[in-house]
Amino acid sequence: MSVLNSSSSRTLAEQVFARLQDDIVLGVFKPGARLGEADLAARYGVSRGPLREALRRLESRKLLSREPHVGARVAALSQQDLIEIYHVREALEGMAARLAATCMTTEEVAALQNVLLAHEQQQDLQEDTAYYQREGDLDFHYCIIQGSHNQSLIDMLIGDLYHLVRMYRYQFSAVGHRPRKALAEHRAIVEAIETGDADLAEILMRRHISRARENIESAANDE
Amino acid sequence: MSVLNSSSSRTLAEQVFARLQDDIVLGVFKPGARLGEADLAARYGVSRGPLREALRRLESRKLLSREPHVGARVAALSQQDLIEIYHVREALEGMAARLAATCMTTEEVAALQNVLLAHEQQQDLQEDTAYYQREGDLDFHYCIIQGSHNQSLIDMLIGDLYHLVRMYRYQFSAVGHRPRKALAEHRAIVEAIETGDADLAEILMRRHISRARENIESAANDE
DNA sequence: TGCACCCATATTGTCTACAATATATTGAAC
DNA sequence: GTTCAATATATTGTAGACAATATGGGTGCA
Repeated sequence: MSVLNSSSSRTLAEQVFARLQDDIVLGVFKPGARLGEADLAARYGVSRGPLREALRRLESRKLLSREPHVGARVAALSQQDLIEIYHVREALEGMAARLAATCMTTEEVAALQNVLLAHEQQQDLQEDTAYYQREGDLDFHYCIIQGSHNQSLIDMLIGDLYHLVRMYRYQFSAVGHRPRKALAEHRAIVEAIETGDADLAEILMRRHISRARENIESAANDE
Repeated sequence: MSVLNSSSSRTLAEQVFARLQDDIVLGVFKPGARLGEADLAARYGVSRGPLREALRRLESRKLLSREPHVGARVAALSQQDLIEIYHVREALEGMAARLAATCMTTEEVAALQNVLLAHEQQQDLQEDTAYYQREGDLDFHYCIIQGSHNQSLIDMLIGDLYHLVRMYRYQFSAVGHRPRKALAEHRAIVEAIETGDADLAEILMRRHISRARENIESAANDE
């Protein structure tokens, strides 16, 4: 599992936050579904206090929306919302690749290459494709983001956007319609990073994400 | 006032959130200062419930940090933190300028030009420089961000980073050490946007913010 | 004198109860 | 039969009390 999820956190609020986030991302609660505080509190065996804290945190991550005196609903992402997010990702991950090309340690570069290698082998085997395209692709981006060594950037991408993208992938069962091309782009990005070519790394990462966005846009136009 | 601050929001939590945010940004509470829940609750005349909700929201905005069973402290930004934030701003506002060049309405462009005009006149008068350089510069960026018509981008920049930058400016009494150059850069950006030149708008905005960051970096090296 | 451990205190985390608001239902009037 | 309004219900917002944990001071020992 690439995402940490220590089930016995220090406070109840944190545990409920982690569990509810998983339930939302994995689709246990459908998009737009109403999230009553009493029901959720009973479900997770806690009082409404910690639960409300979890709701507030998930709201700031855009995984759900709340309205005063009305309640919370699971976020229902439209294609348009997703396109907006990909514009943000293009900007932020482009910068992450730029910084990674300069700041990444040799150990981090090695780890990144291992991720890429595992992904390529998986590609050959062609089995369990859905899972690995889902999480494997995210692991690749995860490594580069961490490699930026910029905590604000890391928090924004991994703390917020990452989970939104995960939720989308599960909700729409989208696994990327161009796995082979994406993999080639990944390799080119890694090469630019290990060369230390910051400009190229940024350009390639932006192009990579931009193409994924165009993919979504064309899919939206089909309907 | 460029920032909305409806003092009579619907819930107490929102009111406390707005008031506490102002107190932190404006420096009523010093960086690193401890924020006891009981004290704050008494100060704002509410119970600990709404107060904790406000604390949680401010934590997600990075205006304060919390530790379980220990409490909350006002965020103490280091120069390094600020440099990181400027890298994020460079990426996001560059993208905002790109999108604004394509999406901005004629009304929005006119409003942007008015902001610039007011700023230039203010520059000539040379009075109350601190205030206008603080808020005026932010208004300029504010307009362009809004002009991107990308809600995710707007939320990230205005909802989160905007307030961090404001806090920094008040805490360090920093007003930009190159007002005349910055103004020229602003004009060039506006011209690119009204021309609809997305590539140029992004490049100029990134360069503009990058220079501000270099300013900070050199200031950090002086000490 | 310095360090380690223990206990007292204060603060945060959590729970329960109550108040305020929005929604759903029911009834009456047109 | 439809629409509007008033009321009833359910849900969220808020407050206060209790439990759990961290910090600071004091004491005992090396």
